[in-house]
Amino acid sequence: MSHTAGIRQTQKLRTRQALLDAALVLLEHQSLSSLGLREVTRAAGVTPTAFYRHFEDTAALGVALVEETLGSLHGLIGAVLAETGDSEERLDRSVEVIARHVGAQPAHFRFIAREQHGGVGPVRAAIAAQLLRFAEEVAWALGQEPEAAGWSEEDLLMLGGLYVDHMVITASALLEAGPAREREVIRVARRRLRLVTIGRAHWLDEGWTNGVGRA
Amino acid sequence: MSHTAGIRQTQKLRTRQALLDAALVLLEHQSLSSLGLREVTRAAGVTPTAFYRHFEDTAALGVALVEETLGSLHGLIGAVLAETGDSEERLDRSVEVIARHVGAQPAHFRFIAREQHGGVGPVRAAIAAQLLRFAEEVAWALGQEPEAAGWSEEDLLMLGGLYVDHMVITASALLEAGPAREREVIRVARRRLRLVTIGRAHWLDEGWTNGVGRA
DNA sequence: TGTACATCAGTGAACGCGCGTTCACTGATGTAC
DNA sequence: TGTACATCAGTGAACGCGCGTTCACTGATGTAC
Repeated sequence: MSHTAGIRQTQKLRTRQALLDAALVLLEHQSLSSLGLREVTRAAGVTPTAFYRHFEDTAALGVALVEETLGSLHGLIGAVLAETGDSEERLDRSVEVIARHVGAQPAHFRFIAREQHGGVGPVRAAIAAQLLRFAEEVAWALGQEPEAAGWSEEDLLMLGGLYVDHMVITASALLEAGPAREREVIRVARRRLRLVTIGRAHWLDEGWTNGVGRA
Repeated sequence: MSHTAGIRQTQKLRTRQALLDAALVLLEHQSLSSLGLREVTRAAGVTPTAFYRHFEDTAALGVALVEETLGSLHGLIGAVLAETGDSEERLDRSVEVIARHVGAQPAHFRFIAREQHGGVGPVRAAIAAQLLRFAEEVAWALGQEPEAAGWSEEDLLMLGGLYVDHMVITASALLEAGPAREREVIRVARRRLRLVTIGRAHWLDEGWTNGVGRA
């Protein structure tokens, strides 16, 4: 009658999480399309057949991992960009937020970077959908700023996408570099963001928005 | 005595190329780490054991594919950027050059996009090395332009890397979009490049190059 | 509260299959004289 | 040019192994009365 957990459901969720955690560890050194179902269950401490109680196949597990990694992040970058302070402060802070998240859950972000263009269609689609949502959220946050006056929806989304792609590249670069070269990577990432921000400040000066392709 | 081909060597190269071609086709729908040696030899029309006459394993074949895809492209983007014309013309042309190459050998570029962050270390390293060379070449080409006066080596390389990463993202987006949405992808790619170019034009106005981190 | 039955997460055995790698081989190509 | 031997790209059989998936099952949890 009550909808509290129930021992059975609690334990089922625990096993599901064990599968996700085990998979994530294994995926640090391989990609999803070569991840074996038996490999995952072995690492999670259950029999191979138990896997099917939770996921249809490893692709479905991958989609669940995408949700786990990116699902909780929505609004986060938007919130940073909506803070007070000048452009430079806000973008420095957004790079820090990325670096902190990547540092806190490196395996999750390695997975996203790896599978964004990986060999498993449904996972690629899930990542693309999440990143598009981020781009839209960033575009909306940017649209609230006074600097965005006169910007078209399309251009705000273009800019949002640019920031999101930059975030993913930065996350991937941080993971590839390791702790030793982290500062260097962050330094270059900040400069790239600054260049984009400067471009943004002078975008309307040039009249590009009324360029080729519009009647 | 003469170092002309020789029937044996010619045939060996032919088989090697058959293996590379077969692998590339198979890699359109999977990633390298799940590519089987037997799968490749079957598609190439040779026995599994013949594979070892050409590559130690599939990772080595992957490295050879990186070389085949990117090795011949050096100097190309640099040449486009070194052409006469204003900034807008040159960057429009560079986007066209990318789109043409991606359209001409889509499987090669899908492979690069997929394995750039993929699960096979040596292949990741080979791609990173090639892309760094491109970034350096672009940086050098940009450094030749009058607009580059006052730019540090470091900032030119940062900008070169930004252009190269953008190229890879654009190539990947073109492949994901398919012919139907190609024009749309190109349109957004051009706008992103314009934003970067505008940022570049005003970079020195802001004094970023003497910012935090330098004594 | 107690009992009798239903549910269902996880088990363990079994299957057929394709994998990567080894090995001794064949026969066309290359070379020395 | 002709012969005798060396090289080596590709063959084909064989191996042990781990894979994904099926199936009937067990026993703790949940539910109806």
